[in-house]
Amino acid sequence: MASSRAGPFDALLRKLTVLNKLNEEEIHSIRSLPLRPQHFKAGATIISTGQLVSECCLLVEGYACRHKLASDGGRQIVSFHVAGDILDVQHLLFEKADHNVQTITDAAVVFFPMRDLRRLIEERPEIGKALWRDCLADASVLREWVLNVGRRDAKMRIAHMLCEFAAKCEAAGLGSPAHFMLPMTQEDIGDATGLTSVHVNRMLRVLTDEGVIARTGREIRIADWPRMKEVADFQPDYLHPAA
Amino acid sequence: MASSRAGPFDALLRKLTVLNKLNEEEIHSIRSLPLRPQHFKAGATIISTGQLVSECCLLVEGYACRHKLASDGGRQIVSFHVAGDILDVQHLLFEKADHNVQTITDAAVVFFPMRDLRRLIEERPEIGKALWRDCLADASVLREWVLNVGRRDAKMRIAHMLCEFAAKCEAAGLGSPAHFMLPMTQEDIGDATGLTSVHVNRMLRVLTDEGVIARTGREIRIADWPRMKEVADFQPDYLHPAA
DNA sequence: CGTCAAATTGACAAGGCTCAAGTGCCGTGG
DNA sequence: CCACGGCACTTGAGCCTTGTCAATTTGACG
Repeated sequence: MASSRAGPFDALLRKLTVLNKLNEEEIHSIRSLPLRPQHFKAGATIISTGQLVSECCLLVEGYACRHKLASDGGRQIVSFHVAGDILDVQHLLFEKADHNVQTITDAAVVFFPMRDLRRLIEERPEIGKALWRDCLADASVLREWVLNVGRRDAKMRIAHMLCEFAAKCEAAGLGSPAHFMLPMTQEDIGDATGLTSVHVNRMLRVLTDEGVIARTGREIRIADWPRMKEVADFQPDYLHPAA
Repeated sequence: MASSRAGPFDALLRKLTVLNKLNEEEIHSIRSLPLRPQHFKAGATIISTGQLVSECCLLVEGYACRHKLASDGGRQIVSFHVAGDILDVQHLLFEKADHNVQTITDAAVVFFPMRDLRRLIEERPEIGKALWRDCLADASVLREWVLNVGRRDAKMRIAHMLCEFAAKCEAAGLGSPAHFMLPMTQEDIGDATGLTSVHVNRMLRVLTDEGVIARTGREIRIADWPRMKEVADFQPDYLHPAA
């Protein structure tokens, strides 16, 4: 990585440069974006459906998720996010938010004007390409998410969600796949998997009793990774590395 | 539209130009792409998971879907496609397919080298922008799909799927929202909504008995559109017009 | 007219939901 | 330092939506 001074863009740049070779100049131009840092409490809504968005939001610390609400108030989480994730690339090209973005823990984000990002992309197409790839990886994860919710039973769904989250945390340097922190409640897990929190609890118990995972509070240890992969039907190819 | 001669790119261009103003030159450069037409029988697989893809595939006539398979063989359809849809933009930036693309009816497609498309995008950023927007709209539809499968009951799911498909057909000029052709089997509908074909049948019967829809063979008439929207919890904002 | 895939219907089983009660943990205030 | 309150977690009992299995009908097509 270029300049060694720690900054809000470090995690993002680490991710973008995994698959896209960005040169010093490109990296520097990203680091030079004017930004506005902001803190959010756990459970705060950063972006809500219908909102007009003119700033781009990058998660610097903490955890967040995107979700949509059904008419009966049911919440469906469609993705989890960790430090380094851009929370709303889609607003580069769409004015209006079509879903909500909410923090899971206390979180630090930086906003920068979408206008500046658009200009940057025009001047440096490689950056656009890196971001586009990020969007495509996002869509790939969404497709797997549909499969998970639509075609797997409760135990598999939860196991799969845990595997994916473990992989995401590891890629972001937030833990090893064998041992990481789950920031979300069992209610959140239910909203992500299309189950109730009660049933999530029962399935976590089953996974624990079977010795596939071990839990202490919200710390998760995947005790038997090969069996976990099998229980979860987890084939990480869909997580195109840059995701 | 520029040249009035009917061609394989007409439907795509109609879609892309809804929100992106492409000039004559840009439109011409798309029309000039070297292409290889091909026909597929109903149920044929066009792209399968793991395959290395070097050509871009545009659906010219007929219907198709994308799907993923679970370890137990269960199939989850993640999107339906009509004439004018590009079936694999993601391979612009990813080599390997992470899902399957299959025809639903007999279909006509054209392939053109991904290399040419990449060059075109570099030369004419507006085209890249239009395609990027298309990807983002795709992701938005996927998020709604997750919500549909994860948080709505069987009747709503099916009603929602029908509304979305009606909107897609109308946008592609393939019918009015009140009256259109369903190309897929009830098994396909089940695979798209995370239900069994048996239960899809039951729910279609309920919707019919309630007078919300009317069916003759695979023709669907939405008899009571306001009620249908309500039953389906259908708010079409997520279908960003260019989709 | 025969064949085959899709649609339809019924009976029964089961996975997951609802409702309800109780437990544990942690931050706050006295 | 302890008591309290709130939220998340845990567990049980019974119900309901959806799945499974199986038989039958319909429709398209050769």
